[in-house]
Amino acid sequence: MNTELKKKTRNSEITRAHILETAFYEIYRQGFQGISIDKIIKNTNVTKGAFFHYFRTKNDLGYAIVDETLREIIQERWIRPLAAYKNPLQGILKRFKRLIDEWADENVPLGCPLNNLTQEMSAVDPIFREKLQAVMLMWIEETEKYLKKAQADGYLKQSVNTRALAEFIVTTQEAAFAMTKTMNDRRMLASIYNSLKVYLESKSAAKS
Amino acid sequence: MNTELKKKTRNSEITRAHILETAFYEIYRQGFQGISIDKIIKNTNVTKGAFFHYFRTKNDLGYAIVDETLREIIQERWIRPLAAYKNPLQGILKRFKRLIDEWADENVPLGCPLNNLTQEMSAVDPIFREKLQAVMLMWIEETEKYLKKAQADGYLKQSVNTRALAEFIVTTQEAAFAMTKTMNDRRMLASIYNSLKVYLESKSAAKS
DNA sequence: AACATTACATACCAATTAGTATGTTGTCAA
DNA sequence: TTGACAACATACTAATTGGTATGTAATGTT
Repeated sequence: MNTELKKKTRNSEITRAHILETAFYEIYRQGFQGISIDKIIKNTNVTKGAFFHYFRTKNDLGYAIVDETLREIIQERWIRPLAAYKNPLQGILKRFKRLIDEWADENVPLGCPLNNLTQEMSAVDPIFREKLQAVMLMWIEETEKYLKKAQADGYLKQSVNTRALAEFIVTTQEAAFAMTKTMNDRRMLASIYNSLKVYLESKSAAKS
Repeated sequence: MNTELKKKTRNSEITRAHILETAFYEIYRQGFQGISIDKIIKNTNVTKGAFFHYFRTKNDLGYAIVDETLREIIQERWIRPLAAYKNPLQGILKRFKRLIDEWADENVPLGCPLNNLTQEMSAVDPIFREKLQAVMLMWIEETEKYLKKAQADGYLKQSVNTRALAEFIVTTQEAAFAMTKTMNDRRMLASIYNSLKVYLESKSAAKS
């Protein structure tokens, strides 16, 4: 009892989450192959013994970040907010726009963490590939669900292949951040957003 | 004289080019931070002394690959072929299609070398950033030149912002290979190509 | 209160890393 | 032909790497 208030000097959940969070930011900035366990434990104020108590290898840490951190980020940023919109097409565009507006200047040269890790690691390690692919697949499939809903509710032309459109939308969103990172210029975000908007409007049904 | 036929045991141009080529493929497969100089010289059959005779540091090797290898690849694959087409919009689509058709299966999980290196290194090292950005800028600007030509010749609607369209085209092309790599499925290429085709056709002027 | 177990801590290690120091040997111009 | 320099070759090094061996102390359970 009293699991919430008692101040423990040890708490496995918190320690593990703390390592994951720190490692996530390090990897986001330097890449997975660019960071070392020594750096992570230094920034976490956790000893090597503790680190290897939670993660058997450096790769295992990476896998956990994909399965937990990255998956959650995609869900939170791109999927769950769509539920609030009556017109999913509008929802997709509005959410994209908001993410752009709220994208911190310091993140402009850093890009999308999922894309970064994917481009770096999926060709290097098959387990990374599989896990990163699974996250991306989820993103596409969840997007398609909303496109189908849009079609059912008369917001999207019946002729549209929802899978292909979902792939194109997710690709464009990912690409927007990638190109913004490359050019180090946040105007790329607005430019690509507008192009996607025009494209989606050409696919939307007359209703509203 | 007789600089072509004499078989020299030493040839600085060839040796340097050989190192660059080998390193390019290693980096394409493992990433820049994932390779070591020892690996490169092993696969090149060049000694460490020779390597450091040509490149002062590992980073300098990377810079040379961006400035020379990657720049040339973009020129050869995406820019120069466009000169052969009367209608640049058609040229862009046809070239894209051909690259897709000829994209080797083994390259599907590897993606675009420019994008790989950019996503990995531009946040890590400012000189990488600057050089990679310059290559991408060239790609966009050269593409825009052809869009302007298309506009002048009546193939592209006058209302179109050529810079924004060039950015969108290059972004989509890069993104197509990135997503194909992520999903490890070459059908992504065709899917995204078709979306781009539809989009470009909506921007093309009536003339043919 | 005793105990087993989990959650850490410390010290170490072999391998790999980028880079250097110090050579030797082709090549070419004078 | 010789000398100067470029084009390599070999052996080394200090730092860093991921990971282990072996501890100790906090915690929940009986």
